[in-house]
Amino acid sequence: MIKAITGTKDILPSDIRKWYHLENLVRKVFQNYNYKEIRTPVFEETALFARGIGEETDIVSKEMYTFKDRSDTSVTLKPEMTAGVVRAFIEHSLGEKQPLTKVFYISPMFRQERPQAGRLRQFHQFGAEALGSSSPLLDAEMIEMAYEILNRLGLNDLTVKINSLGTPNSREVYKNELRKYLSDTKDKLTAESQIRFEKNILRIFDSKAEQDQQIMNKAPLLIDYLDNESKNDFEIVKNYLTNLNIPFEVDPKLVRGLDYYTKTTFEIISGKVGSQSSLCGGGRYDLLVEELGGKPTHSVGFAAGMERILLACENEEVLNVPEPSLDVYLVRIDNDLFIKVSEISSALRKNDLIVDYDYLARSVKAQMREANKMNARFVLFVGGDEYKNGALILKNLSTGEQEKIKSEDINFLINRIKNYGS
RNA sequence: GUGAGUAUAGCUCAGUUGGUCAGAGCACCAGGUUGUGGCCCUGGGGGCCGUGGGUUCAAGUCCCACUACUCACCCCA
Repeated sequence: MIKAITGTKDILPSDIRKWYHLENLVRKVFQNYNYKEIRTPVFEETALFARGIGEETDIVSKEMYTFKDRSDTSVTLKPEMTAGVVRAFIEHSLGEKQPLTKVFYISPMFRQERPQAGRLRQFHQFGAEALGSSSPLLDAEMIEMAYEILNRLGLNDLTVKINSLGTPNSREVYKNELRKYLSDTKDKLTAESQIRFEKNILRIFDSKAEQDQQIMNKAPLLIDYLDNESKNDFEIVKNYLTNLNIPFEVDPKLVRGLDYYTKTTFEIISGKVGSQSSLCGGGRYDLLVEELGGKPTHSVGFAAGMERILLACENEEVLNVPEPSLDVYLVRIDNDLFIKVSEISSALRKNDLIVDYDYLARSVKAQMREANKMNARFVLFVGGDEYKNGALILKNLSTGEQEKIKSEDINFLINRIKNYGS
């Protein structure tokens, strides 16, 4: 038997309502903030991600689905959305058409990691990007939108963590301080952290290893080395959040794993999804557009993991999306009336009713069971003596009441079904 | 890439120290008088017990390998 690729999941009809619910909410909230949807290809030239995300990052160095296409071009399934959005932004000169570009997306992403709870190889993210402004109001707006969506889903066990990585200049100053601090104790770090010491020293803060944490607990913090501009912006973000009653924690050790972040970074954690607890993350990336060949463009954005969010909803038992019920189930009493049944169904369906019937020539009893199982509001009997006398029987399944309706009077039938109880 | 756990019907699981062990519940299908559901009753279909080796007179039941899944590390959404 051929099975789905490791780390991929089928979203079955029984689960699809949850996805609709989440996607609809996402579109609605983003539209409230006047973000327009953007859709970029699922694959791009490999170089885009290598340059955009950073060669040394784990994503680029060991997690991408990269392959040569038939014309020998190296392409990669997108592991995140920002690089693609920035590419499209530059390619279509969106920045020339208006000073600020606000876009959102909902899309599958691909990373070849070992699957576990809340982590898949094909997974889905929604997110937003605002390109063209350094205003910290937009940083805060990102957090607000993410929080709003999670909140409207009914999630409670949430923690918003924010930090500032400062401008590149202030970060360099700080990195030197950190190197000084670690110069003596470096040997006591785990092997992995010693590699990070060379490649991306800030990431040592991410380590969960006891020995690393002990050392890093006393390390100087980036937040104490911020330049005035970063410090001011960070204050504005905090004030904005406080003013809107969005609870947050400043986490000076919050370091994002993608190279392009500057200044504000944030993450929203759920306490209900196991070890992959980060539902969404993002931050400012003021240098990325220029890095990818565009004009210098201050930008900020975030991405959220949809599987993780749905997992959190399940574990908090907050997402109850009812299956839509059938308006009418047609029960065929005489088996030679298939054509008639399909004709009536067609007329009802054209009038925006949800209609189904039995295709398997089953007994009336079986058809009734089916109607009941599908939670149909009405059953319409087609056949028998009544039909010979020009009538159909409409039965209300919750009350059991039945009434005769003239076969010709389809409009009356439609009105009865649509207006019942109103 | 590393570690641990699991692998029996569509689903959730029982299967005792290896010897009627191929089962239950749910789901599915059909009946319960000739044209009407939800409850109930009766019956039925469906599994080479993840795959491949091995030990044994005998293996879902023990051993090994492989594969898949799950969780964790790692990483991140």
